[in-house]
Amino acid sequence: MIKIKTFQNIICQYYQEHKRQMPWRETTDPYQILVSEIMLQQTQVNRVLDKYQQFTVAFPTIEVLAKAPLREILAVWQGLGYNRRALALYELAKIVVKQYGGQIPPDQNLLRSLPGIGAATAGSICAFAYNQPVVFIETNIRSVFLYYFFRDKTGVSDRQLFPFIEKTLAADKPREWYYALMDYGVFLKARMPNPGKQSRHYQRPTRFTGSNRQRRGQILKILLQHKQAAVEKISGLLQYKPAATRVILDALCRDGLVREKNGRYSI
DNA sequence: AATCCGGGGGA
DNA sequence: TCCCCAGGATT
Repeated sequence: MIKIKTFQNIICQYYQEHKRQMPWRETTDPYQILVSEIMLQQTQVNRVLDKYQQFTVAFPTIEVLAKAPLREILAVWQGLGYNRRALALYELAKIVVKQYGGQIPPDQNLLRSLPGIGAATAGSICAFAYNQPVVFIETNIRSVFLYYFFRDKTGVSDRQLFPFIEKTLAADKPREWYYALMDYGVFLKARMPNPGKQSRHYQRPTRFTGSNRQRRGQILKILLQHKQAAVEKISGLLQYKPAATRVILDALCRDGLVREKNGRYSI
C-alpha cells in the first residue's frame, strides 16, 4: 500500500508542472463557480469553456439569472446538453435569491437540498468556492483512488473509496488539492484504460444517435427558433411521427421545459 | 440498482 | 464505430 505522504507528493508534483488553467479557477465568486459546476456535470471541460463565458456575460449575477426568461437561458445553454440542468439552475437561482438573500449557502447539506445539486456538486462548491475540507468524489477523483489503492480490484464502491479520500485530503488547501486530484485523474485516463471501470457504479454509455433524448434536444432547438408551434409543424421539421413527437413534447412539458396552450407548444 | 437525460470530441 | 465526459432525479 502506497504511503499517504508519497501519494500526496505525486499528486502535488504533477499539479505543479501540469495544472490546467480554466476561467472558473481564476475566480472566487461562488455564483460563477456554481455555474461552472453545473455545466461540468457529465460534460468535458473543453465543451464548457465557451458556454461558461457566454453564460456569465449574459447572466453576471444570480439576481440577473433569477429574473431572466427561461427562453433566454435555454438559448445560451443550447448545444451544451442535458437542458434540465439549465432549468434546475434557474429554479435554484430563484430559491437562493428569495430564501438566502442571494448568497449561495456554504454548506454541503443545504446545497444538496437545491435543485440540480447532488453530492458531487455540493462538495465541489464547498471546496472550490469556500475552500472547505469536505470529502467528495467525482469521476476523475474516483479514477485516481481506484488506480492507487484498488489496483486489479473490480466492483469497488464509492463507500470503499471515501476513507482514502478523507485520509489523504490536504486539509490545509482543499481547493488546490481537489484541483490537483482532478487534473491527475484526467492525466491517468489519457494514458491507460479507464480505471473507472473498476467502480461498482460504472455504467457503459448508451447510444445517442436515434435516441429519445436526441429528439428532445432537437425539439428544444426548434422551439427556440419558432415562437410557438403545433405538433404537426414540429413533427414535420423533425421528420418524426406526430404521435411519437407528441409523447416527447408532453414529457418536456412535465419537465417544465416546454409549455402547451391550445395545442401549441412554446418555451 | 437501473434508466433517463445531450451533445460533441477523440480514438 | 465506440467511449465517456467535474452527475442528478426518478422509479
